[in-house]
Amino acid sequence: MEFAGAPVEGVGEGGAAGDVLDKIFNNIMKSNSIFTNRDALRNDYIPDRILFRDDEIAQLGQMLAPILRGNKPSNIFLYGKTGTGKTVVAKYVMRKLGERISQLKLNTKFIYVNARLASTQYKVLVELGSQLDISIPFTGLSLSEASSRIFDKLRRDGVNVVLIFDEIDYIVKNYDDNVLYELTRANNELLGGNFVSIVGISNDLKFKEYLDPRVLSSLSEEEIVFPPYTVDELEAILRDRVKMAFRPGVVSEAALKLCASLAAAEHGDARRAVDLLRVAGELAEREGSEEVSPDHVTRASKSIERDRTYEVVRSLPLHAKLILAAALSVPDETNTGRLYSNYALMAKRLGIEPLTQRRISGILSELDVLGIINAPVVSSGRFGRSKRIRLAVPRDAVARALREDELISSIL
DNA sequence: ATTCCACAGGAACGAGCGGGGT
DNA sequence: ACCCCGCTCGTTCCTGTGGAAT
Repeated sequence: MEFAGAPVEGVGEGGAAGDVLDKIFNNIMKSNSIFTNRDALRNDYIPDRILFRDDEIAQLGQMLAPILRGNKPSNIFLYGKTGTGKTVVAKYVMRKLGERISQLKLNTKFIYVNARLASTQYKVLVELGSQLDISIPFTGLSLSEASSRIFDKLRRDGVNVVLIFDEIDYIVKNYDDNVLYELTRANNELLGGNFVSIVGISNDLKFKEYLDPRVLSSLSEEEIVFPPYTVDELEAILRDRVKMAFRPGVVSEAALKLCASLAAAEHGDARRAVDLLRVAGELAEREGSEEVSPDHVTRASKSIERDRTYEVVRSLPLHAKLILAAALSVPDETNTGRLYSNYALMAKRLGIEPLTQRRISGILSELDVLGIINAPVVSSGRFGRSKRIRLAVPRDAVARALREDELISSIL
């Protein structure tokens, strides 16, 4: 995993395998590793000091402060594109507030749930339950049974809850807002004097449209919008992290600037900037280089994309892979109809019954969301409307992942 | 101004899985 | 033992539609 796709210097130059290993191990063991604290670059790292988000932190703190007096705070919504600091700010405030709460011995709990990981209504309840020490089997119960177990326990113990609901748009888009409705309703009907407050976090502003108006009005009593970081801000953030993570002087100014500008091009995504820095650092270290150069950053950028593509494609279900195999066999772009007949042919050649075109159309939309293909709907007037389909990632990375599948590799 | 292609994408439904509570 | 549950992945049937051609 660590070494996926990264050729090790010196392999295949006639040296014994032992030499290669020695070199790798020596690089790792060298006391003067270029890193001093690699964890500061992990994407779940929460620094003690968060730059350029003072206002947001203050606002959120203000909104949640009533907790300290045992009052119910408003439900809050945090909006902003990926990598604009929503999650860090929420977790940071949660940590600080948590310290006060335990000092004051209040019976209030913070719960953090990520809807991308708990991606169904039921899984959300299971996750909620597990953080509250309520056992809910991972399948079998009805939704109402599961939620009443939770609310019963909360009422019995007199616990207040602040639920931080990250990437909340995931459940709402795929299901409906039942769970949210239940949770917002909880205060009025299900809990005596206790409260459940929700801090919802979403990358997608349009997601409001999916919400039932009743849920929307009670869920979004307060809002904080997170603007994207500018290049200058990204640079400052990176400089801060570099100080924590690397030995002084290891990361060149040019490399840092390149990380910032690459991430700024992606709507000011700080997480991407930090990822880039980390992978570039690992690349440099693996090569025994004393410096992280712009070249390392460029290569890191490519390797991140390739690795991601490879992982995503590899874990796709069979028919999605077949579609990609069909897509690989055309040089540039196709549309749904042509790709479908191509796919159906390949499937039959493998002795697999092809799925319907309706289903394939759906899978194409899913692949579009995953970023593996680009599939906008275009109209060719008299010649109908269809998706214009082209690969959005390097062909060789797709091909490499597909060849891993025994069935599919037999037809290239 | 109409027509009409080649689909898009919603809705309803069902099989199959991995499990409940009583 | 019984009938229950949520969820995924698929089908069938369906109505809707941008814009070149007429």
